Amino acid sequence: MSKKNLKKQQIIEAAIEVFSKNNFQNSTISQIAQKAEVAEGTIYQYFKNKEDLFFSIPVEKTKDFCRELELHLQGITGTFSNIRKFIWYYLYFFKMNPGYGRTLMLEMRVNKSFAKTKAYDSFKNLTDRILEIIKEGQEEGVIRKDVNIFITRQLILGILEHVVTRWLLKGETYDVLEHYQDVSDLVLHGIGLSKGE
Amino acid sequence: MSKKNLKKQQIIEAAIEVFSKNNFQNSTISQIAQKAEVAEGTIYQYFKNKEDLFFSIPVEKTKDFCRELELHLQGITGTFSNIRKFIWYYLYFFKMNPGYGRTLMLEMRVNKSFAKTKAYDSFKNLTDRILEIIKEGQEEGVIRKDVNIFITRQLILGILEHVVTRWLLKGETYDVLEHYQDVSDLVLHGIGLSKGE
DNA sequence: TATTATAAATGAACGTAATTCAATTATTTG
DNA sequence: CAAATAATTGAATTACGTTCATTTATAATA
Repeated sequence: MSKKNLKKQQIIEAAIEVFSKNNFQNSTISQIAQKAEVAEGTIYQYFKNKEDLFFSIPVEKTKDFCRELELHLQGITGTFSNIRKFIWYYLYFFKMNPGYGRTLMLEMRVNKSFAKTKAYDSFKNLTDRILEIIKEGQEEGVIRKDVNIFITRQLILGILEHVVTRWLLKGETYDVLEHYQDVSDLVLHGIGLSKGE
Repeated sequence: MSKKNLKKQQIIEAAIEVFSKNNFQNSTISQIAQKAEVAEGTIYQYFKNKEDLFFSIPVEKTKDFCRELELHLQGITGTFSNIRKFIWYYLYFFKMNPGYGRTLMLEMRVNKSFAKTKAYDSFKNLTDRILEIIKEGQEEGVIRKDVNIFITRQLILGILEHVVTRWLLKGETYDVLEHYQDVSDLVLHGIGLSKGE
């Protein structure tokens, strides 16, 4: 890594620490500068402003998220198994990275600027991937032809976001993976009486 | 209304206008004071701080939300019809109150302090109501006995929050009620092949 | 290596906005 | 009507993001 990028990385490391302890509002540039052992002005050489620095944080982590998901999906056949694995992995990743979760779920995801960030581009891979799985399922005939695949994706992402957000707001006091089976079952079969998988 | 509460109401009215035009961060006390025609210091007589004022805003609106939902559910029999109506009404309310939506969905719902507010207490009525509907459905036998009713609630609230949040982030450029049928169908039947309702 | 040119880093200074508080004005009470 | 109490005010304080003139480090050149 070049010398310039090294210092940039130094600042990001410090920002991660500060931003995931407090939130955006309560984190200060001077705290970050101190932790990174640079002057406050230096930060503005590398980032347009506080928000720009904030949005630079989850880029790498989100790439990891997608890369490792791909690995976990390898060798799994069958649409339902893939969806189950997707749900499991999604919850697992946040369980292992609660700081990332707090920043992404409680602050970035609800910010209008987020859609324009690099982290969002990475995150889009994730949502594209689940759409692909749904599409394949429909072609294979295990998913009804008359369901809207985009709404299906929203169902899956919706419950996952809700479950993770709730867990974070409750201070991560229980295991977010606890109900992964129930979540999968509901998504796959709905709440009505079913003839089984 | 007492004279004291009148002035408090005056401040809240002004705050609603200012906070739903800009967001929390970009709204200033001085803007609100000007609109309410009081001095900045007066605001601190009625509210602990900016956040406290912010959280006082959605209390009344949320009460309306619950009250009107109850009205819409009147005279509907059958669990599935009730769930459909709940979903329709939820989307409808945000369609009619986008300013409230932006404040509640994008700012309050992801704030740890929200759970301690009066608005949250009102909102809880809403989530209690859907749980009740689900419970009744299970007792009547139209909902599978083996589904977790709490996770079922999370499924419904999850997709609704996701749909509304997406719509708000996209600048309310389409009709959020557009896919209400698809959403209901998916929640009720899941994505797997089904023998029909 | 010495000199110059360019880039990076600094932190004091500035502007903005939340919050406080001593002084002022309005209202109630005896 | 005077004294006591409560409400209102806005200037002062404080805190923080951002800028910029100056200094320090690095690279280029001869």
